[in-house]
Parts: sequence; structure tokens; C-alpha cells
Amino acid sequence: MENETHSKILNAAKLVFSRDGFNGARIDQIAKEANVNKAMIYYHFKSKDDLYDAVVDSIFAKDSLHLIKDSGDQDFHFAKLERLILFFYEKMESNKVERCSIIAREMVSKSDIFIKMRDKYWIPDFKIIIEILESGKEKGEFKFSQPAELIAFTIISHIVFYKISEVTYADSELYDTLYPKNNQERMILYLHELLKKIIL
Amino acid sequence: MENETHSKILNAAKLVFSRDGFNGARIDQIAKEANVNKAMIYYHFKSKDDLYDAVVDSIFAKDSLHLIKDSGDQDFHFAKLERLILFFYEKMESNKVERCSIIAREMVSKSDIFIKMRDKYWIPDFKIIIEILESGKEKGEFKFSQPAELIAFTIISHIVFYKISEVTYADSELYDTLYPKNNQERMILYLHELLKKIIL
DNA sequence: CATACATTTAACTAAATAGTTAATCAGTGG
DNA sequence: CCACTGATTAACTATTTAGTTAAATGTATG
Repeated sequence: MENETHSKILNAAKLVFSRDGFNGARIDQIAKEANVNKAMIYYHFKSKDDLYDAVVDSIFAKDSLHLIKDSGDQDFHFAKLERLILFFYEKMESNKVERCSIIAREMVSKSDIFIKMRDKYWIPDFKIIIEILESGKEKGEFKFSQPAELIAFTIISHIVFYKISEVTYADSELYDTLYPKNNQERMILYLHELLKKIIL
Repeated sequence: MENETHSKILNAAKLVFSRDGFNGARIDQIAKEANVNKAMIYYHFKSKDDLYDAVVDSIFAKDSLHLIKDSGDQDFHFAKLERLILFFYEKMESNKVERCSIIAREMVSKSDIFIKMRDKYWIPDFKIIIEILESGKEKGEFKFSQPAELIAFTIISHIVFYKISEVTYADSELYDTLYPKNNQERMILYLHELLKKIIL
């Protein structure tokens, strides 16, 4: 732990940035919610941008699928895919609202930090999934005629969009249908069945 | 057409709001890009909020799947589904970048206008797709054991997330792989094949 | 205790920004 | 030519907001 105040600021910033977006977030509001004098923010961080960077890092750090790509190498490709999916899903579960809000906004923002994130994490992740699909096909374990990148897209969109939608449909009549209590992993199970039908 | 100036403002606002988000957008910038004096904005619109509302309305008006739900009622359910998908996809194609940027940001915004949009358009659309799936199953045309709302989710996420991702991956190394030129409807064709495998 | 160093505060500044206003221009009808 | 109406402008205001500063308060150490 860096420091009590430091992490109070970071946590408040996480909430405020994810609720209001970068431009909508107010430094005074972050200070208020952190129960900290505003100058403390500039004592611990260079600027609003720097604070936002820190928030994004704290949420996305050590996320890459590279981390688990090569674990259990002897597995079947399908099992490998399942492991990646679960890892990916669990990442989306931690800091869910903050992560999803920031992802959704950054996806269309073209900010420097977004470009960095996209090129450093998202694109490599995309490629890892494509690689496994193609390698599995080559080995004869998978059978599909559609382009691998679209199947990878199916995987990613089901996880990411499902989680973003959880923010979208919160407090709406659709929420309980899509996200029933005591059935947190239904999307994983569904995606699993779906993949069996399209690549096995 | 309301008025030359009016629509110049609306078009510029569309661009600026979608590029910078509501909070990032500057009235002065909109005036500049519309080639119009700033006061003209307040002559034609009550406030920044009012202008944003107008932009959102101009992009989302007359979008509901209700509009075509009952056309060609004699069709098979699968054909009906295909028609809805194409209609939905084509809507996402018009004003693509503006629409996608605004959708992505609004999905996690909880603003009044978003809640209105969601409850008035998105949720009913979701339900229409669910209805068709369930009705098709009842009639014996469709065969699936997974919850209808998840299959509806598959349809929606493939279209919406694919289009949002087009903004996300623009100018990246993945762009040409995911969005090859001269192959604009590949996602529709892919989704079509996918649905055949999971509901027929 | 005294010195040094890290932390915290209230008050301040400079710039940005949504929104206003009063004056002017251009066309139209009497 | 005048009066009226809608469209347009430059200059202005009030407020918000990121960022600063200088002084105060702790806290550890020799």
C-alpha cells in the first residue's frame, strides 16, 4: 500500500471518473468523496490526466491474456479456450462498474491512453484467441469454416458487451431476466455451449 | 428542412458531441464548426442539454424494431428474424460513428436522456427479438434449449458491439482483418450462419 | 529540544466556458 | 420609405474549474 491518503484519492477517483467520465469528473468532487483536501490530489498526482492514468492502470494492470496463454500447454485447445474465457470474464467482474464504464467510454474516445491500452492489451488479446482457434483447427480439434477473427469476436463481444450491458440495464425491467440472482456464470455456460456448436 | 442555420448547427453538434462526448464538447467549437455565431445556437436551442437532446433524437428517431416487426407476417420466423437483423444493422450503419460513439457513452451514463432511450427503444427491441424466438420455438420452427434472452443477446451484441468496435479499432492493425473492404456485410452473413447452428 | 522532512490546509489565481444582451442587418408588406 | 419581423453579430458576464501557494502541522531523529 502506497499510502492511506494516496489510496483514498485513487478509490474516490475510480468512482467519480467511472460515474461521470473524464470530462464530467470534478477534482473537487474527487477530493470531497475521498475526504481529503483538494491540494492533496496535486501532492500525490501531477494533474487530472495523471490521476486518470493511475485509475486506468489500477483497473487494467496485469490483465493480458498473455499471462495465462501458455499455462497448461498440454491441454486440448478447447480447454485452453475455456480457461481464457473464464480468466477474461473474471477480470471483467472485478471493479465491474468502474471497468465497464471506462471501457465503454474509452472504446470511442481516441484518447492517448485509450490507444495505448488498445494496442498494448486488447489487440494482443484478440490475437491470442485467434491463434488458439487457428491452431486448434490445424490440429483437427476444431472444425469451422467461418473466419477465426469473427469467432474470436463472438467470444469477446459476449463477455464485454454482456458486462457493459449489466451497467446499462441496471434498474430496468430487463435486469432480472438478463442477470438473474444466483446465476452469475450463466453467460459463461451459454458461451461454452455456443462454442461447442460452432467450432467442434 | 427546418432552416439552413438550424441544420448546420445540428450537424456540427452531431460531430462534436460524438467526438468529444457531452461534457467534452464545447459550444464555441460547435459554433465554429457550424460556421455560425455562438449566439445562433442559443437562438435555435434552449441550452447545451437541449441541443444534445436534439442530436440524440435526430440520430435515434424512428429506429424501433416495432416499425417492421409485423411486416411480412406470413413469413417463417427465421426470415422474420433476418429482416429484423438487417434493419437493425442498417440503422447502425447510418451516422455510424456518431451513433456508435453516443451509444457507447450513453450505455454507462445513467443520464435522463439515456434512461428515456433505453426504456422507450432498446428494451422493447430486446423484447421483440425474444418474442420472435419464443414464438418460433412454440411453432416448432426453432429448436433451442438455451434461454431466449441470451440468444437475443447474441444477436444484439454481434451487431452493436461489432459496430462500436469499428470505431475502436479504426487506424489499428486489426482493422483490415475485422472490417475488410468490399465485404461490408460479413457480420450479417456470419450471424446468419451462427443462428442457423444454434436455433434451427 | 531542535532540525529536517513529509503531510495537510485554506485561500488564491488564471483560464475556460455556458449563457446573455443590445445593437444591427436583411427582407417584406403597406 | 417606413415599420415590422426574423436572423445575425460582437462584446460581455457570471460561474465553474484545474491548478498553485505559502503557511501550518505533524513526526521522526540526532
